[in-house]
Amino acid sequence: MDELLVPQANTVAHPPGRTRLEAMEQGPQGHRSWDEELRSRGYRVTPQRQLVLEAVARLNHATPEEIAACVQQTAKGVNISTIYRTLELLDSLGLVAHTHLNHGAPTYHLATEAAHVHLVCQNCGKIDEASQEEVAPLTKVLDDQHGFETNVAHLTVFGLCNDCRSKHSA
Amino acid sequence: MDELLVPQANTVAHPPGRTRLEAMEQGPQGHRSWDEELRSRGYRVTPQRQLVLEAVARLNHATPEEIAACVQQTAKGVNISTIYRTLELLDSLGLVAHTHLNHGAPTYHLATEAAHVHLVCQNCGKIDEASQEEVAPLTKVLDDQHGFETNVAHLTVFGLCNDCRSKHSA
DNA sequence: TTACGTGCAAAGTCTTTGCAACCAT
DNA sequence: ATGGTTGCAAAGACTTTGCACGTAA
Repeated sequence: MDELLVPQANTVAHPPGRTRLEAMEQGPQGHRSWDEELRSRGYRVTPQRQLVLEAVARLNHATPEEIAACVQQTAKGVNISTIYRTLELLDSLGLVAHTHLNHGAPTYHLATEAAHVHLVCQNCGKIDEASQEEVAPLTKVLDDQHGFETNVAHLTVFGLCNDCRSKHSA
Repeated sequence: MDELLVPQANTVAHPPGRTRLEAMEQGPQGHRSWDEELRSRGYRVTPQRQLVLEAVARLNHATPEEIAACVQQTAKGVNISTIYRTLELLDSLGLVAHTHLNHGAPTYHLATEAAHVHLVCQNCGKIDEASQEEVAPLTKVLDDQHGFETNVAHLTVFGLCNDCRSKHSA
């Protein structure tokens, strides 16, 4: 892995300040840190995987390409196919989650974040979030009327954000 | 258009029985039929466009490829790029609408259908629908709390359908 | 040491575009 | 007739895969 321009230790040095990733050290799946989660399932902990996880944590709602760009700022040799493979792995492990927004490119975010709903503005593309509680009335209706169990984490609502709404009426 | 195996008249003959498309004859945009809608905006009425519209009406929630397969059963010479171009046109005219379901492939349906929400089962892929009224509580909350104007027609909810839910607990 | 993970390049899938021929009006 | 439409083929965007080398454990 000659191309990696980061320290060759088990874990890459963190930038100063507390990152979202560090906040994960206590782990999402109960209380395992992300690297223990990998190792305990027989996967290896690599700088690439850490960098991808950090990028997901830092960018929030980023596409694979955006994540690649972010990772490559630190380690420019990381290949895009590694990004895809890593995202798939982290997703299957429940460390990250993804949703399909507008275009078709999925966006990834940390699974530790509270389940939330994405509000995508179809005019400016801005992404807002709503809490799980706010959509409780919806999930209840769907349960009662259709016996449907909503996956809140995957819920995306399209429409017009506050700003674009005002401009529109103007 | 040698490849078209359908009558070369302005409109392709309808199969016996009342189709969803025929029900559109009175038109969605007030009271124009779909072909008047096209002509009045300077677009031409072609057999391809009719076939695509019929396929969308018949399949409901079909991907471009599925629509192409359906169209090609009748007229095997219709090219996939024509399908894409036609869907884009019909979409921009408000004759059809699309939503992004699971994978990323958009699915199309007639815009005449009452605005509805798609309930996608992440286990079996089944697509159910909920009415606009059922999601009113959600849109109200998003409006009140975020000033967000929900586009109900584009709303898709992922989760587990009634059947898969039962099987899961078993 | 062992076999998992990565970089690289090539192939795949889905969609778009340029262009000449064609046809709806 | 005449300009919007289509089929075809090639190009694009995004993602996946095969393989040999490198590396975490």
